[in-house]
Amino acid sequence: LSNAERAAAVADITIRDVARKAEVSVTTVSRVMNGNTRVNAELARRVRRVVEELGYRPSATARSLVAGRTGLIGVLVPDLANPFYPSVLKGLSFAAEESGYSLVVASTGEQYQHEMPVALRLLAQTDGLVLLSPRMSTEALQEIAAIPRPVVCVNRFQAGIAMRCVTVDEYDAALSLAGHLRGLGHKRIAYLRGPARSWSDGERWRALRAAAAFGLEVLPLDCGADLENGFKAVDRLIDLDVTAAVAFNDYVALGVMSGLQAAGVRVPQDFSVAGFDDIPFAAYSVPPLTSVRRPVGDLGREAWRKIEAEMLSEPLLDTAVLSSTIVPRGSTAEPPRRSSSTGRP
Amino acid sequence: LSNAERAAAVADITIRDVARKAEVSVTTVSRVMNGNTRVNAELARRVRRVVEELGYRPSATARSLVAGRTGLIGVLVPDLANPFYPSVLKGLSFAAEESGYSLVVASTGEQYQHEMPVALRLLAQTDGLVLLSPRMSTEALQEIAAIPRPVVCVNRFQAGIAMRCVTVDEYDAALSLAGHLRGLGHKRIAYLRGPARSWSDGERWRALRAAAAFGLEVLPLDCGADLENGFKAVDRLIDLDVTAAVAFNDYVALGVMSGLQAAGVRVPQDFSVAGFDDIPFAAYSVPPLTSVRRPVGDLGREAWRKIEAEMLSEPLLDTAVLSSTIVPRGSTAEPPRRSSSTGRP
DNA sequence: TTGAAAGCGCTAACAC
DNA sequence: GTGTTAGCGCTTTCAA
Repeated sequence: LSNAERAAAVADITIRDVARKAEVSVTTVSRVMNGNTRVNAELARRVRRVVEELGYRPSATARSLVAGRTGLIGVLVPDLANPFYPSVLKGLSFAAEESGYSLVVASTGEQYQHEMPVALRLLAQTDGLVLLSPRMSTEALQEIAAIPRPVVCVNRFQAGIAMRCVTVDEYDAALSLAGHLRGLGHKRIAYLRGPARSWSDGERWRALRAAAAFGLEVLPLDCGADLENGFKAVDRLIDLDVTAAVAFNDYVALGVMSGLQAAGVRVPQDFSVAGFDDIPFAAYSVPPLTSVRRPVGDLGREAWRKIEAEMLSEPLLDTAVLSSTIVPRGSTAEPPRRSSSTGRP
Repeated sequence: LSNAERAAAVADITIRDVARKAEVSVTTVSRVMNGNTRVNAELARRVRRVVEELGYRPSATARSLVAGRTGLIGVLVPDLANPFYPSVLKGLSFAAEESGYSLVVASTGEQYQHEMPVALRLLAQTDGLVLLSPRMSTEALQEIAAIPRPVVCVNRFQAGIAMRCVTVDEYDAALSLAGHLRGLGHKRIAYLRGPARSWSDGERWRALRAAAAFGLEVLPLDCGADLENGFKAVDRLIDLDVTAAVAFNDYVALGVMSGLQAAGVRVPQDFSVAGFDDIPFAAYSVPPLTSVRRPVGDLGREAWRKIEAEMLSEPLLDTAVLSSTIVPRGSTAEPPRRSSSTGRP
C-alpha cells in the first residue's frame, strides 16, 4: 500500500484534499469531476492525477444535498420470495437505471402492518416511491398519496385516490379463463383464493362470480399463494364436487396438480386446472399448465414511466391498465362425462 | 387541502420553516425531532404541532451528510429473474432492516462487463456493498476490495483478495451428490454446466471430476441456467450414453426431466436426474427431484453480519463457508440393468 | 433549557 | 479560465 492508499483507508478524501494537493481551487476540481465547464488541459490533468493518487470519490450525499435530489427511488415489495415481484423489479430496475436512478428495495414479508412505516422511511430517503401490490388500508394509501413526491401504485387500483397506478386487467383475465373453461363444457368449478388483502385476488373473484351469468358456477375456496397451499387444498377441493379449479397463481395450481395426481385423479381427463402468471415452469410441467400471462416486465417499465412523468410534473395520467393473455395448455380439457370426476356420489 | 398542505405540495418544508412558525430556534426543532436532549414540554408540543401542520419530514440527505453515513447498503445481483438471488436478498434485507439499513439493489442482467461500473456507483451512494455471485474478473474484484468501505462477496471465493466472503461449500455438495449416484450404482453420468463465469459451477465441476477416483466418470455438457436450456440439452445428453445427469440447478434439471419424458425416457427407471438449490417446486414435480439445498436465507444474514462487523472495523473474519444438504427424492434410482438406458447401441 | 454559529462535502453564482 | 463565497438542510459544540 502506498502512503496515499493508506491515508484513503483511514479517512475519506474530500474535494478539498484534492484541491490542496493539486494546488487549485475546489471549484476547479469540481469542474474537472463534472466535466461540464471548460478547464485548462494542464490543470485538468494535474487534478485527475491527484484524484487517482488519493483515490478520491465524490460524496453522493453532498451532491444530493446541493442538487435537491438523491437519484434513488424506493420500492415496497410484499414478498421477495414470490417470483412475481422480482420480475416486476427487474423491468423497473432497468428502466430506472437508464435514467440514472437506483432502487432502494424494502420487503415487508407480507406483513401489511409494516407497509406504512417502511413506505414513509423509504420516501424520506428517496425521490419517489413505487408500491407493488400494497396490502395497506385505503386510508394509509391516501396518506401516502398526499405526500408531495412521485408515487406509483402497481397491481392495485383504488378509486378516489390521486395516485398514479399501473395494473393488469385482472377482471378481464379471469373472465377469459372462465370463458375458456365454460367453452370446454365446465359448469361448476372452484376458485382457490389468494392472500386476503390482495387486490388481484379480489378482482379475479369478482370476475369469476360474474361468470354465473354464462352458466358457470364458481365456488370459492380459501387457499393461499404457494405450492403447499395448493397441495393441501386438494382434499377440500375434491369435496366440492367440481370439474375444474382456477388457482390464484401457478404455484398453487402446480401444487394442486401434484396433489390430484397423488390422489389418483388424472389431469386433465378427470379434472382441469389453471393458474395465473405463466411462470416459466408452467410450460414444462406434466401436463403443461393452462395459465394467464401477465406482462411483468411492462409493469415495471410502465411504473418507471409514471414516476418520471410525475417528476417532470406532467399532468396526472390515467391509470395504465395492461392486458394479459390466456395461454391454453394441456391441463385443461373437457370435463369427464359424468357430472363429477371425483368419484363422490 | 389546507393552506399548509398546499404549501407542502409546492416546496419541501425545512427545519427553518418549522422553527420560524413555532417561534423557536432550529436547534430546538432538531432536538424535538431527535428526542435525545430534553426540551421544555410546552415548546416541544408547539414544535410537534407545527411539524404536523406543515407536514415537515426531515431530509435524510442532510442528516446523512452530517452523520457521515447514509444508512444504505448496495447489493449487486447478476439476475433478479433467477430465484436464488431474491431468496438471498430476502434474508439480507431482513437483517439489514433490523439494524436500520436499507438496500440499494442493482441488477446487471448477467452482463458481467456492467458489474464494475455499477458496483462503483453503488459504493459511491451507500455505506457498503454486497456482491452476489460476482462474475467480474479477479482484477476488478481486487480493485473493489481496495476501496475503504465494507464489502462482502457472496457465493464466490477468491483466494488472495482481502475481502470477506460468504459461500456454500459447493465442492462438498457436488461430491455428496456424486456419492449418492455412485452409491446407487451409476458409473458414467453427465454434468450440465451452468453460466461460464459462475464460481459455483466451477467448484461443482471440480468436485465431480474428482469423483473419478471413486469410479464415477462425469462428462461435462455446456448447458446454461434455465428450463429451456435443460429441455434442449436432452438430445445431446442422450448421445452421451450416460445413466444419470446432474444439472447446474433445479430449473435445468426440471427442463431435462420434461425433455426426457417427452422423448419417452422414464425417470428414474431409465435415467436419473438431480439438481441444485432445492427450489420449492422440486418437492412437487413428477417424480420429485433429488436436489441439494443451499441455505439461502443464511447466506443473506451472514453477509449482513460481515458488513456490520466491518463497519465496526472488527478484525477481518475468515470466509464463512455454509454447508448444504442433499435431499434425495424420486428422480434418482439405480441405473437400468443394461449399461445404457438411452436405447442406443 | 435554549440559541447562535460552525461545518458536513459539494455545486453554482458571481467576480476577477 | 479560475477562484472566492454563499449556501443545500441538518446536527452539534459552545455560550448564555
